[in-house]
Amino acid sequence: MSLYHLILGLLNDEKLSGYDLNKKFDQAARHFWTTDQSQIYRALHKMLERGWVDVEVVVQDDNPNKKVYSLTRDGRDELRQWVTTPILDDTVRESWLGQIHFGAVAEIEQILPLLNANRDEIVRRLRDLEAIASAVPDVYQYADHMTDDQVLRLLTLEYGLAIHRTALDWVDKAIALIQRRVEQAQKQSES
Amino acid sequence: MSLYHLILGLLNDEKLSGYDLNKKFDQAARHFWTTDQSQIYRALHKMLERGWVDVEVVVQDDNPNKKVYSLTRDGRDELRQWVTTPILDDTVRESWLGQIHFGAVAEIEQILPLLNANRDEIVRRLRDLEAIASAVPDVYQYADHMTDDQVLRLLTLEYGLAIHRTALDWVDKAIALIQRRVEQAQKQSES
DNA sequence: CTGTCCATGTAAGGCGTTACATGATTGT
DNA sequence: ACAATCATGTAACGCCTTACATGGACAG
Repeated sequence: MSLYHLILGLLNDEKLSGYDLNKKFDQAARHFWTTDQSQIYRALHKMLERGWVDVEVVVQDDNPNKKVYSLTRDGRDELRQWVTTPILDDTVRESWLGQIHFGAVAEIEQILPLLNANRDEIVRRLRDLEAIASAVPDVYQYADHMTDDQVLRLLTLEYGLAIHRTALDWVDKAIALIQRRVEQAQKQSES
Repeated sequence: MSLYHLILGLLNDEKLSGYDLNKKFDQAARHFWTTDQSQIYRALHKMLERGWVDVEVVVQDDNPNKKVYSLTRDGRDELRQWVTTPILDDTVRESWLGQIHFGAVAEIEQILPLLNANRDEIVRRLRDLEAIASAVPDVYQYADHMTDDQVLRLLTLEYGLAIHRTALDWVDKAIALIQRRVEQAQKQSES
């Protein structure tokens, strides 16, 4: 299970509550993992059982008390083991591609909204990644002045950037191609 | 649920048994969806209940009898509806990227096997896609001589090709960068 | 005679999503 | 007044994976 290990990864940087972890996933890990509150809470309970984390209740005056989790030695060992074990996962789940693949069951012009919705989503994600990237140095140029940790994290960011730029390029070409076909079909039906 | 609709898509091309569908997914749909036998059988039962498909038992002499499924009118309507409804899915699940992100908890040279395993997987998938692409005309050049169905299916293939070429490019750069760091660290420890 | 192909399924258990529940504090 | 933020969780339901069960035909 990857969620458990990604939580271990985040807890290795700093102690966090379930609530904090949920935000961290949204901020620092959203280019490789998405999850939600209820899943995180249940995962933390199980990780406690397994002895991967410790809890500490922090009493607060202004806000509800919180349970702050930190790694145990076992948790750190488990994390180290996980990051060095290649994951052989060949599952693919891109249903929107399936929609396009079978798109001809509908009228071709009805595929354009689909492609456009997808383009919007790609652009949104790309903008997010570019916002992060604009605040940090270029890993390919300045890696020599960085720690291993910085280099690895920036590389995952570069992956996201490269993939989304390629996806944007593809969707633009696809939209242009389909639009041209729709227009040609209209001209033919007019003449 | 996308699996149901992808099954509808495959059944729209031709009548198939559960066994056949399993093979089809592996052959014709593996660049956008992966699944397995038991899931397909259960999906077909539910799709029968919903009236999206019909069954017909085909008695065979040499082999076990098979149940051949075909689309009903409702099934075709459902499929048509599905392909034109944009799926807003922002879930991301790339645990191998997470491993690299947190890779510095281990020694940097232990990340290389991870990157190499990933490179192998990307190359394997790219070879598969290229094998299919080599047998068909270039969609960007010859779209005018193709049906809508052909164009859409080839576009999904082009997407896979573009993404995997970008991924390969990235992983090669990442391996080169990490390898350089490992070598520099060794030189420093020698001197 | 061992393994693969044909062909159908069930069972168990874990993962993931959505909705619900509570309740104080702070900002508009 | 209303919504958002802080903070923890439970319940229900469905999806997905893995393993198991059956049994004939055919190839090496």
